[in-house]
Amino acid sequence: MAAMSEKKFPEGLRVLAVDDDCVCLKVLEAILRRCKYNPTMVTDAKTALKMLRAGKQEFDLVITDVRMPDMDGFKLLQLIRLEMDLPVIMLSVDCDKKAVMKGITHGACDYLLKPVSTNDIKNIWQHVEKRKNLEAISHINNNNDHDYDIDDRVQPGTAATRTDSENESNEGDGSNENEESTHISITQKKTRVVWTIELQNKFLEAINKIGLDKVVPKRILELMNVDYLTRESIASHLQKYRLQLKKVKSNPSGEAYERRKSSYNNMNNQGSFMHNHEHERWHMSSGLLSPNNFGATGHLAQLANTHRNLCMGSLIHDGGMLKHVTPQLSVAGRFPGSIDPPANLYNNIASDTTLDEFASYSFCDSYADCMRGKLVETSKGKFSDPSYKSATHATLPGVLHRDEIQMRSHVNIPRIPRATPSIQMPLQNEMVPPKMVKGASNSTSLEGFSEQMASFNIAGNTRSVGMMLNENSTPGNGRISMTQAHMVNSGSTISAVSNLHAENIGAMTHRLDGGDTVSIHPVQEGTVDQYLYNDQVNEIDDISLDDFFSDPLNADFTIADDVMGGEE
DNA sequence: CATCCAATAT
DNA sequence: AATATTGGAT
Repeated sequence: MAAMSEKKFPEGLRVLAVDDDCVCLKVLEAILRRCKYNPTMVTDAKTALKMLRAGKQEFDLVITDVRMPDMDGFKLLQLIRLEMDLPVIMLSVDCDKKAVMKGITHGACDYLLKPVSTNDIKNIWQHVEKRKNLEAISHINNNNDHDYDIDDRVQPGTAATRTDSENESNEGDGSNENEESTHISITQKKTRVVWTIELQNKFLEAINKIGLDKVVPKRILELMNVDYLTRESIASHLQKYRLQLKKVKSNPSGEAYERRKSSYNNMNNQGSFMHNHEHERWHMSSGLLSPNNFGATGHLAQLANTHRNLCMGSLIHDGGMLKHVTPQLSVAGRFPGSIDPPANLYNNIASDTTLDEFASYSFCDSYADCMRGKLVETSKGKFSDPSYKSATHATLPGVLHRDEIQMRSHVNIPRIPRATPSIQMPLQNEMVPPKMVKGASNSTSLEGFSEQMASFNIAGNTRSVGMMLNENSTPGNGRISMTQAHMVNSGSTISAVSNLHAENIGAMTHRLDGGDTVSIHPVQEGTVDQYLYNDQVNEIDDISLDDFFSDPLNADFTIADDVMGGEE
């Protein structure tokens, strides 16, 4: 054991020690030096803070006494946590539970009791290492690049493990009976496995190879060959996967909102382009074309065997178009993957991609989505007002109100070309979602969107093809903003269904991550159940994007006669 | 508060 | 290994 630590011991770690008691400080310094650290001693917190802020000397670790005049250890800890990323160890004679708890809650990585022993100090380097490793882990979870020294990774719990037998600090201290150790370690939480796109793909691949009937966690683990995964985490994931399968199978054509709600699709799932036991009927993820549908290249993933899964967003809202208001859509969608989709994916779509590679099962149930997409499509890079970029919040001082943003976006809002006069889609209230601003919060908020639509006649003769495109993504916590997931309505509106009877149908609003808030809004008269007509809608066949982009209006959609009623 | 989801318990 | 429950999180 000693040999092990010897080998790994990082000599000369720069330690800043703070204590108003000079004697204690001297002792501490001696111990630190003996343990081959590189200590700097300071007698008050303010000076310490100054030094840290000045940044002339860099430190790896801070040890601070708790009780100090002027500024105490907790305050110092708080400020350090706030301003810099340094492990802080608290030092105190106070073994009171409250005090220790305070240390913990304030984010100390260790709480040592005075008098400190060599043994306590000997091991404090672990906190520096631990931090490094945590960074590495999160990096791994968020990165495609696996070139790390993963062997070095601290397994949960190990870092803080310490046996009582090696605790020398109790020597000659009989009064210490209530403490097993003067060393109270604050263990790091176990890092959760993030099922990234890559992981999920590997997972599905493994299932494919083994076969759904024979698959067991252990085998998956072997096949996946990802060192930091455990059999347990795979088992857990498999459990979820199976549950999901069950759901889908029991209700293969089930209410779309039910399916939409299902999180498995919504997960990092690349279901859309892997095999998919779950899509016996649908052939591809019935889930969102969430930004999750990026392949490893960051492009839209290639869908395997997907036919007829194009969904016409615009179909959903027949006459009596809802005035669709989605206030405070604060969480737009998840992008749990590690990959940053290309900033401008729109330009990266291979021209030979066929349209139905864009699953557009959801998102398009709001006509506004289509419109927004259209806007984005046409307005890319055309915002000339710089203030626009930083404006996300109406209430931020000095920032434009969102209405102003709308006014100032120098975009000509395109009209949807229409074939029949019965269709009217004014876009008065449509707006391009404000760009998100990097903030303290890790979720992107998108302030009150208001969408106002006009009605249009579903039995009309226009066409619409929607697809989802992505602009960019938010690395980090895995949420994306509305800005990034747009329904792009590239032209016209197809009314594949004629003579629909509008009946007690609701329209849906939902969080883009398919989260918890799917709801059915009662709508005035005259809406159509999209899902009733899914199959018909889905009869639309492949459309080459070449055609589409070159001449969206006249792109040729092949639609089964029975659907179109012979009328194309 | 409901729901999700990986971890953990059974 | 399969399934149920928990606990942290949104």
